[in-house]
Amino acid sequence: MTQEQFAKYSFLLDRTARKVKQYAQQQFKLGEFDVTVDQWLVMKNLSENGPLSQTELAGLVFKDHPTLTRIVDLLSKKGYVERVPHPLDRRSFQLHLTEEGLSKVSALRPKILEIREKAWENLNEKDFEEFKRILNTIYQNLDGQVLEE
Amino acid sequence: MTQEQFAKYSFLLDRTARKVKQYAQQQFKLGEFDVTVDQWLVMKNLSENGPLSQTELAGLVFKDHPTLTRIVDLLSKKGYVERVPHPLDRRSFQLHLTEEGLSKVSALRPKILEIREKAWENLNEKDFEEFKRILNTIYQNLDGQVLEE
DNA sequence: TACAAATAATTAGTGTGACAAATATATGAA
DNA sequence: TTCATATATTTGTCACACTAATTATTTGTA
Repeated sequence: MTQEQFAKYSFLLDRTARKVKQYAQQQFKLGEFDVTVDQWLVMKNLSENGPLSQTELAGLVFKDHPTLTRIVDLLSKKGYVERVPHPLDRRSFQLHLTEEGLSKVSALRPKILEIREKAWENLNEKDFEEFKRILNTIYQNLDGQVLEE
Repeated sequence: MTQEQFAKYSFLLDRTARKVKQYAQQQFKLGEFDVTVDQWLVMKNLSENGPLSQTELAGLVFKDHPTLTRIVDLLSKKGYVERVPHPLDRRSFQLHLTEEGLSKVSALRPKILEIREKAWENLNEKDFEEFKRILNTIYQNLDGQVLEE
């Protein structure tokens, strides 16, 4: 394995990740979902684990704080998410989905699961395991931290 | 394999790709390379395949035209790349590295190859093959086009 | 108690990614 | 030759990523 190869794999990884996101975003647009792929990720996590502070949520979706602030701003403008002052810590908010946000999640979830499926055609169970293992190895090589299942 | 799993893999792919880019960018900054990861990709391709039109270069680095225009703008401001009018087609440019750009590439290439290596520790030859195959399968699933080796 | 250090969130600035539309030029068919 | 169509590049807009700096508040320690 030459060093040149490593650079090629980095390129391939980047290109594929962008393709997956781009495809999903196109389908989101076709379906008039009214949210972006990243906004969806935030709403989905809130629906499953909320209410959460922004710091907690940023950790879950692996986004930095400025990015999350802006995503929450957008979702808040759209009326899907609300910032509620934390009762004990005035620096912090509890984020939760509004009624509208909840019904949005219910409506979109099955459609999005279906969209996500497309990328993984022509791959089998063993491929997924390998893929997950390799991705996690790469992540840990650069992060030094342990990942949960 | 449940649909939920596909969504998780999509997330994992995105997160890992961002980590790889983030790590490289941090090292670029530490080393005061004076270019971003994407700018480097453009310069590297120009040094290996140039001179090229923007359309040709965009295809090689898998970026859309507006993005490439802006990257070339920045590299041009930094004095690493020059737009030379195409002798036969006045719509088009031939891009080439300047003297400064060439020496930049020579200076950075070995350092960057070393940085790129880090992500792939703890993986073996067979892993790379699998990884490449799976990434290409995903790409083709969403693109419908055939990829070259 | 007082005050330095830590934490939660935001703002600002730059770069990149996607998409649509605009501009300039080239090409091919009537 | 002319004109519709295609091609190369740019511009504009919105969203996301990363860094650094800022604001407001809390916590730990002298």
